[in-house]
Parts: sequence; structure tokens; C-alpha cells
Amino acid sequence: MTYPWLTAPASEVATTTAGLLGWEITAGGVRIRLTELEAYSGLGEDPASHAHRGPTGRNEVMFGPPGHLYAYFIYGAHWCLNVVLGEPGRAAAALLRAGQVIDGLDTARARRPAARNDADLARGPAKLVTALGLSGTANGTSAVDGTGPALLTPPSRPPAAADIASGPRVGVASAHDVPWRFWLRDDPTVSPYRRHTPRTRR
DNA sequence: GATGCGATTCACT
DNA sequence: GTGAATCGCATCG
Repeated sequence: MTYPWLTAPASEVATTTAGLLGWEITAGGVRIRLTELEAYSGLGEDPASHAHRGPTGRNEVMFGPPGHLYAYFIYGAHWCLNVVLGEPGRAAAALLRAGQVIDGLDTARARRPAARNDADLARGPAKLVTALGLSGTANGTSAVDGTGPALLTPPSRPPAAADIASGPRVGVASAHDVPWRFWLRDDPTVSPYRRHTPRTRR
């Protein structure tokens, strides 16, 4: 299976990321339509990216072939998922921030007992991963050839250009001026914007 | 080898 | 609105 965005260069990660809005990801019996994504680059280009300082054991997948999944563990409690973009050797990825559950609703509800309503099932990066039943075992697997636990598929109806909004990324400690967050305007499953909040105490 | 904090979420006030 | 939970990695010694 091949898609145009698989061959897009890493330098166009923002455009490529926006183009993934409305795509659907299926895993663990749940299908989710992506409504919110963020672009991340690497190697001196993007201080907010895990790949900014070069390859490490954790982020090496970002430097690998596009279409694979980069899963990382954050705050000692949550998994977040990226789709790797751009040519191998360059770090680029799209963070899956939120989506709308369109299939396997009962399964998703069972995995997300804290969700108050269906719009909250995947409204946030770690929530989305939980709803799909994924975790770190998905790291490094392909999301486009069916060999991994998750599969990305094209939108049944691509979103209109006028419905795509962009702005600063959520929760990042730097690069507040880079509008690399993309979401579908007025969609209830898009997570609320939050500035990075420095931790107090300990 | 030790320390500090992060691309977050949830429970509680 | 605020604070806790909790693991791995980057950084420093």
C-alpha cells in the first residue's frame, strides 16, 4: 500500500501533517477519524521535537522509514503515538492528538471508563492511544502495510480546506510561534488548547 | 550514578 | 483551577 504522503520530503512535514486530517486509524477493533494532529521535525529545526538533539534509543524510529509508528511514554503514565513522515535519515512525524471514534464504540467506551461522553473517548493524545488499545508495543511497526497492530486508511470524505484550522502546538515548552497544530474547525472531539504549564513543587 | 522534568490525564476542591 | 501519579531519557558530576 502506498500513499502520496509517504514520499513527501521531511521539509514539508507541516503540509503533510495537515493532509492527514480526516484519515482513519484502526486498531484493536476500534476505528478513529483523525481530527487533530501536530507536526514535529528534528535536528536543530524544531526545539520542541524529541528528535531535536539527534537519534537516541527512544526516538530512533522517527529517523526511520515513513508510515511507521513512533510511540513514546510520557509522565510515567501515558503513551502517545506519532506517524513517521519524510525520507529515512531525517526526523519528522505527526502526533495523533485527537479523533472521533466511528467504529467499535462499545470497545472504546470499555477502554476509557473515565470518558464522560463519546466526544471525550479520544480527545487527547494518550486518550486516543488508550481507546485504540495500543501501547509501546506498537513502536516501530508499520501503519500502512497491515503488518502492525494499527492501520491508517484514507478518508471516506476528505475534509474541506476551509474546515482546517492551525495554531501553536499544545503543551510544548518552546517554539510557541510555530503554527504546527492542525485540527478540524468546530469538531467536538478536538482537545482544548493548553499552554505548556511548568511544574511546581516536589 | 544521581537528578530533574516532560508532546498528559484524572480526581478533587 | 490545582495537584498527584510515575517511567525513561537527557544532562551533569
